Amino acid sequence: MDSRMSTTHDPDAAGTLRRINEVAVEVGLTPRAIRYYEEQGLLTPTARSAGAYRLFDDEDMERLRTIKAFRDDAGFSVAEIAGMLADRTATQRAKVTYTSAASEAERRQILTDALERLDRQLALIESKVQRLARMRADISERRQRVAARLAETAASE
Amino acid sequence: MDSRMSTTHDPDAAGTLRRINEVAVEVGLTPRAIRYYEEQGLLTPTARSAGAYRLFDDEDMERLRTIKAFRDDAGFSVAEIAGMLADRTATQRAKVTYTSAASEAERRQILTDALERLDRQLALIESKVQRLARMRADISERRQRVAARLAETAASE
DNA sequence: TTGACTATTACGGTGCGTAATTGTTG
DNA sequence: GCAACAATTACGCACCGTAATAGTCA
Repeated sequence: MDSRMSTTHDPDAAGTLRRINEVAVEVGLTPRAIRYYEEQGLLTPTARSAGAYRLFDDEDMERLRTIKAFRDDAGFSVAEIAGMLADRTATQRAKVTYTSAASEAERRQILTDALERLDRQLALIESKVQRLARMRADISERRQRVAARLAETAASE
Repeated sequence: MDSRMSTTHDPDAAGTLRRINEVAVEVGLTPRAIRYYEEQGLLTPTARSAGAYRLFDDEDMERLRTIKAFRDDAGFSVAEIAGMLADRTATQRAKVTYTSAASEAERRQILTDALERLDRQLALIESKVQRLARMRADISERRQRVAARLAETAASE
């Protein structure tokens, strides 16, 4: 059915393999952070060169961008991000094993769990957006008051 | 010179003076965090009891709520928050010294600087809201796809 | 071969959590 | 005088930054 399912993970057909510094610059993380995330099990670089250089493919980059978003934007801890990514990995597995011997009930369970977690993630992000919007309003109000006082002071000169 | 002119800072007339645990519960921080913020110069509790218990007034509580918002919602570091609060303190001082001998030019400078910093804060928060909204959209899209796959799987049973 | 890049190891700093100990308050 | 709370001190953990040292790649 879906023929181009896991082409990006084929060691031969993998598009471009990048080294850690190039990846870091492009994604907006430091090499140190990337190594740390690997150490914590958040990702496993696609390959290593003969001299043990880490090599990343496009899928790895996407994963790193996701990690960065969860960290910088949502402010989640590495442990929490690990949970999110494990989730993603699980649904991915459900997709990959679509034609395998995995039971249908099992796949449904995986997808149902994923749905629940995505809903919880959405709820968390939603409340964060709300609080940030509130902060923005508060600061904006403060700005208005300061501006007013400045206008007053400037006028009375 | 630096007299405590604000009414809420008058040791006698200060509304209710609370102890650290009550403050922590009400604001949503831990006593440990509050002590740490004091150690870092983010606030100075209004008073101490005879036995050296920290005592907080309403102004302190507001300051702590601001700290929490900057920390949890905006994700700023303690050093950055210190800058924001110093800013706030400066404009406050400009207000307090409104009738003092401080030169008009000086007050205008303080207010102008505050305005600039508030604008920078707003820009930071704005971009954060944008990125979070983008994340929400991405996850929502993922959710849609998973739901679709689930419906398919359930139907083909 | 050389210069730029990388791996590994390890120590440092922030932002607290978590006792442990001792003193304070009602 | 007792239970509940607080102060101080100190060690520990997460999340990396920053060398330092040694090996790799074009």
